[in-house]
Amino acid sequence: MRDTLTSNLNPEQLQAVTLSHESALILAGAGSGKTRVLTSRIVWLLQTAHASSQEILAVTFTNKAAKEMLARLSASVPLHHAMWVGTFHGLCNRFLRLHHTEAKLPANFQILDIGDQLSLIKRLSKTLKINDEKTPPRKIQHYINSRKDSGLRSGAISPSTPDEKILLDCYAAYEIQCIKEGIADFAELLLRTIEVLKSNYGLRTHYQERFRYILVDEFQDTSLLQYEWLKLLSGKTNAIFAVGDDDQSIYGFRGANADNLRLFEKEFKLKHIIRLEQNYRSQGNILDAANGLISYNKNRLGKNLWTQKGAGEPIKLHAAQNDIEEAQHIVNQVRNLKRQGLSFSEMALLYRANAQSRILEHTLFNANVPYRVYGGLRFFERAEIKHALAYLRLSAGIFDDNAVLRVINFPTRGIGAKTIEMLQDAAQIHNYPLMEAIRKNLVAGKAGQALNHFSELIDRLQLKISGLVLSEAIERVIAESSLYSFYENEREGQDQLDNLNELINAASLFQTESDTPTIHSFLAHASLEAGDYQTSSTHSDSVQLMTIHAAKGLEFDTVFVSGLEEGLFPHDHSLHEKTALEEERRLMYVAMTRARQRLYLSYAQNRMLNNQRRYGIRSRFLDEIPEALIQLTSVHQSLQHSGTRIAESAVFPSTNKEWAIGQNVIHPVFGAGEIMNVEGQGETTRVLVGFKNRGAKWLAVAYAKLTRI
DNA sequence: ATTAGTGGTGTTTTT
DNA sequence: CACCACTAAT
Repeated sequence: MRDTLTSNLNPEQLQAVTLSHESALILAGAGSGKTRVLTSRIVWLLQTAHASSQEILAVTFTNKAAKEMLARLSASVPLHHAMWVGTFHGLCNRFLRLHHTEAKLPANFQILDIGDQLSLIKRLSKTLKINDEKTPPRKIQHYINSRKDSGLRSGAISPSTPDEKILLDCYAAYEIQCIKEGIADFAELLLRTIEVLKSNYGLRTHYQERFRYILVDEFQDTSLLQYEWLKLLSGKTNAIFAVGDDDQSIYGFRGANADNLRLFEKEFKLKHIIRLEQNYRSQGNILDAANGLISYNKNRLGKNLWTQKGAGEPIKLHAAQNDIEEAQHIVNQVRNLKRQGLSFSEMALLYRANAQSRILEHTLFNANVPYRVYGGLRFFERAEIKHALAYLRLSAGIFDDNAVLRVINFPTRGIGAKTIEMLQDAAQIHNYPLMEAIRKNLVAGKAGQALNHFSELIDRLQLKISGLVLSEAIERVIAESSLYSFYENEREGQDQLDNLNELINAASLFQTESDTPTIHSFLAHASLEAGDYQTSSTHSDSVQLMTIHAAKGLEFDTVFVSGLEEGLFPHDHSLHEKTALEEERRLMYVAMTRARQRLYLSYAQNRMLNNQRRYGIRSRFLDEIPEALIQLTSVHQSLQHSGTRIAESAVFPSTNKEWAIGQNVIHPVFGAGEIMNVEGQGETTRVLVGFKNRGAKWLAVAYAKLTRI
């Protein structure tokens, strides 16, 4: 049994997996089998009886990683609920639900997501009469979150400027409101857990005695607070097995601190730092390119990946004239590869910012290529979903102000801004939650009647769903609240209807998978895993589109990275600070190391951004990749498969109406070629065509009989 | 008092 | 281009 577990590990991996009860740092490069080591370690601990399920705590950074770990574990060992596996936030949530009394939280406290948080802050800002020109709610939100992420309550801060005084006052009011409504934001989950552990000796000792083996994935992405949480749980004697890669630290903007790696080494007096440097993922060229790039970073622990694989294909670089051509070129390549027998799902289109997905989507759509976009608008953050969940909360007897305000006049029922304002004033005087103010008839006259209708609706809903299981309850709520019919009558409401149906699906899935399929835990689940459900464009084989941040931890045969321009990647906001620039470079490193076989890079000389055309120069990162590894996309390359290309052009009709760079053409005399440059307009358009066998020629489109293929 | 329509404004990355 | 705040129409 032990043999099958450890036989496929290389010496370093084996050493890491079979460490005795001690803290250790595993510096695991991209593609070095990090997840495998982590899961093998857990399996090894269990199978060799070093640890029982309940003594293990494994924490990951994303839900995706947690799920993957659980999936891999369940293949080798029976999964036990006593084993704590999840994200920092997820595990803190679990802790706080178990110990809500000690944490001074209501048993069913709500989790506030970014949107809810912002609207709460907006409301507070209004009542505090804060000038939102000078102090925009977003700024307040950022202030609050960054303080909380560093463990600071409002009471612990003394403002250094009058401006900060305003922010701080708002923070204090925000804290009071959260307590009053029994809600917790993301940072609160962590902060509150730490405070409870610190102040409650009994609980602290209990968990310290329990979790003898603590395993941490993506350690470089932990914040100071998360590190403190780990230290609290580990006590003096427990072993922390931390896996990380300083070169892949890309969440600095959110408080992640790769210095935790060094801190951990020092504070835990580590005997073992194990480097996993053999890469099992990428071809040599890709790896060399990534190594070359990352070597420009000064602040590194040092590590050099190597592979036994061959060099593979060179890295392809395409210089497009503009964003449209760039997208067109990428899609052309995608179709090319598909014709060579590769599946769409093994191709990923990565970009720096979500806004870049639009043009790629557009081009893919026109070319009939199935695709799937990850991230962007998260499923549970869509308005219609939030409406439905707000109704669900109210129907379940959770009357937080956010939920009330979200649906009190949606669909419209004659409750306008004025009525709401009166209601809020009345509620404030008596220090009531909004729903209670409605129930107590604090608003007189016509407005009060409208409010009564609303509260009757909620009563009705509450009655209708009692005794129903989760998914039925949601279905009922969506129907009875007339959300469904509202979107049915909307001209453009089909997407919203699909999403609502998807929500019902998500609920029934949750019902079968969770061991507490209650409304309350579903709501918590929805806040914590906002990104995991996507509206299913359930084409099984589709091109994957996502930001580089979202791609971390994933791998694909073919990776396209577009928008490699100064100002976009590296992004404007990070050009001035050296640490920020290094983080951008690590981001590029992450992007490149996602690729197994083929890596395509591209940039555009100009692109539409912020509704204006921006002229960028190629990213410095391109110059940091060893030149010999890069191949400018040449005619020869893109025409390798021109034979099949013509045959299939009927299946994939070209939608390119213009003569664009990257367009493949056929000339009756010169044969097949690719357009490399375009000049002039209309009748006078001239194109530079690179022919497969005849070199490049300028041709006037009015005379040359070019056929687009 | 509500709503629909208009014009101005601003966008990195996310548990 | 999408979201917000403000304004004019109902």
